[in-house]
Amino acid sequence: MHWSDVVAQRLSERGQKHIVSTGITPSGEFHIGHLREILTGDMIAKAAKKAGLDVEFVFIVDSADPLRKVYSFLDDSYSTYIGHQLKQIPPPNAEGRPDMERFDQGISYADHFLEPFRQALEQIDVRPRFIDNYEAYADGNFAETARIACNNADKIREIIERVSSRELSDDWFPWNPIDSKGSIDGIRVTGWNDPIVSWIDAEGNEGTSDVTKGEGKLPWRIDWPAKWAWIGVTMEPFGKDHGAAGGSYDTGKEIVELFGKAAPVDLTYEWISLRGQGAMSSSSGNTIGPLEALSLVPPEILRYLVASTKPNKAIEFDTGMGLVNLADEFERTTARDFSIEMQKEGLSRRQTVAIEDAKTALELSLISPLEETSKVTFRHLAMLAQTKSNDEDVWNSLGLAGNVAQSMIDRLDRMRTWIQSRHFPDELRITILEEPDVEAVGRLDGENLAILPTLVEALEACEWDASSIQSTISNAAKSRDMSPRHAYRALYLCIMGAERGPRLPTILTELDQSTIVNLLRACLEESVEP
RNA sequence: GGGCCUGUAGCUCAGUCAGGUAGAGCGUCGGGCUUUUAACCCGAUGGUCGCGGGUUCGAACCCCGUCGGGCCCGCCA
Repeated sequence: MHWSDVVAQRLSERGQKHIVSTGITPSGEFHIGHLREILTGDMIAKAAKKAGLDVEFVFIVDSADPLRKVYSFLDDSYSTYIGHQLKQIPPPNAEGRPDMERFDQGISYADHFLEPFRQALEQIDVRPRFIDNYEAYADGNFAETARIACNNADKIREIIERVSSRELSDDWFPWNPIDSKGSIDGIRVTGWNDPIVSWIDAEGNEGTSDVTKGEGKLPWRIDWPAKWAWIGVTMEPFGKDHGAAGGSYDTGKEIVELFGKAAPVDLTYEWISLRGQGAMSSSSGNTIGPLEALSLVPPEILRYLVASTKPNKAIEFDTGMGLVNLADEFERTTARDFSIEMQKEGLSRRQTVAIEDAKTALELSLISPLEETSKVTFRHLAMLAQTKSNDEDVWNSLGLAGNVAQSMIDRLDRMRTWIQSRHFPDELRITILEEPDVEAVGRLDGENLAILPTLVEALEACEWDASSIQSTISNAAKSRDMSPRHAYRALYLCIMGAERGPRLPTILTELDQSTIVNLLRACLEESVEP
């Protein structure tokens, strides 16, 4: 059974109506690691729907969280905003400075980072109900839970200290009020008179905060279960940081009972890291953003990456050959006929499960109907995109002329972007030698050497277009009673230094005829001199 | 100190939750495709399942131990 179906089954054991929730703090650039959180939730919601459950998928934007520190991409002037809620501070401009102009237009720091992520979500066909946490506080959605928390401060303190074996300071209180300057840092609660918290801030100013009106926020370990309670969350996937023993899920599932609710079904997922570069980190700039990833690969591939990997498995995102292999695996999967595979006799349980999982992973990945996708592999398209500068030539080669689906046009655009990017693997890059590669020439065998002089002469004389070059090569081989592949091997070794390569004639037409002939001549000379 | 994940073919991994003759893709090698030669088709190659014990008729799988890799436990989501 696919992992999403396993979760759906757990949900159906609990009841008919469900809310699957995900959430992210917009404190900086979103990256593909965040995509795992929301795709995991999306896929569980889809599986629950398939199982006949009444399910809603929500995405909470934690815009009530404070700015923790001046991140590396921010200007030092942001230090005045530390402790201020992300919805209440200006977005950074290109230099990382506060952009007051946009802030005046109503765009906050949180909005600034959320917007590109929203666009990416649309592209990958994830359409949750968005909940802005800051607004939820302002609208009074946390009123009840906040009052319960404050009235049960001792119980909550006991839970957190026991479960997380952490000691809370004497003046700890389950509410972070906002001080006279808009910060929730360095402020101390001095009294509680339901529903009013009194406080004194770092500069000695005193004031009060109404917990039912969002004049502050609940600390994270209470904020989370409070969200479960007011939204009615019954399932939530979360990163392994929350899942550790004594972590916020462990304390949350006890705290939520004070609110009269049960903890949601949990699922801990592993991180996505970048191959060879370790964990993704916004501060070090070591990230791939969702939009950047989507500029390289179709959304289906990103969905497939998450769908085909069990959540507890760490993913190493590889923008080079790994991406090619992933994409080609996806293409092969789309071509499979699962119903025929399942009818095969003598399947072990293991094989049956593998087929079912592949089928489900594919279903969860597809955005448009299968008919619209093409069978062309990434490798093949990479070759075509490099050898044909004109899109029409690519469609002709694929036999799609005059009837090109939008998804194919997108794929070619992405491929061209990828080829020009730093991510494109050398292994797929087509290189033409400028002078003979001595080592490669040394690998020419007797038949290669025999055909080479004939080839050089024929190519020098032939018309320089794809079909002429092709027949010239074939005829040269036939004239000496040998298979064309000997001729091709000779050419690949001389022109590219490899025994095989992409289809030659089309590449040669993009190159200068005399340059190629001269290169071949030079190889010929190299080969006769021992 | 507490906890989680992980170790299976050259590479990426599935298989571990319900023990039953070790799997897939890629790679490599060979053949075919006698003009789509990084495509496609066929075949082959390839693993003491990290290590040591235990349970069992039978263990990659369950139990104990051990070694290696990654990670989480600061009001930080």
